[in-house]
Amino acid sequence: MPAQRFEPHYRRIIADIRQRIASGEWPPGHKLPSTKALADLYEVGSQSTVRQAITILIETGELYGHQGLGVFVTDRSPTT
Amino acid sequence: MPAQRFEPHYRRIIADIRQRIASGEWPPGHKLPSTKALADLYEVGSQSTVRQAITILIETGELYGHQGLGVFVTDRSPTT
DNA sequence: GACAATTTGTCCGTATGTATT
DNA sequence: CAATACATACGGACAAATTGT
Repeated sequence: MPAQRFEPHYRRIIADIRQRIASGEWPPGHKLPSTKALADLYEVGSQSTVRQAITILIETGELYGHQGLGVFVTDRSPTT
Repeated sequence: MPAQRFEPHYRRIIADIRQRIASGEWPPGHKLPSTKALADLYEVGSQSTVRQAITILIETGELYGHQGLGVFVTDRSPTT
């Protein structure tokens, strides 16, 4: 039996962002902190790690990004 | 009118893998070529780029990876 | 228009760890 | 132990888009 794997940083960032969205702290349309600020917030040494989390959340449609502007929470109806 | 954006490499890799799965070329359970071989196949200079595509496809559940073994096409449950 | 600052977007290279054979 | 291959993290280099001066 393998021991419980630790969540990698990027997955924990994904989970945290999802929770902030779900809790309403970051409502639809909210602009997330900059990649640099998020790297600081999550205490990861590189923006690349944050980027990976954001790229996945953009891919799944939960966030969307605009170059030069920021990354935002997708505006979607809470149909679920 | 902005010109048509070029797809970044990782998105084209995602699209290609999805198409191979959809076409049946890579059926459920099929083992994908190694990351290194895929980097060669798609002519990207680094395995990191391939990895990003694969990570996203794993995150979306279309692929799954086993360390030391390979990356495989997800076996869809025929529940629907 | 030009320029700089900020921020997102992509790609590359490397290092290290983990799992299988 | 060694070879192979996946998994994660980091850091740097540019490009592209926006905003402000």
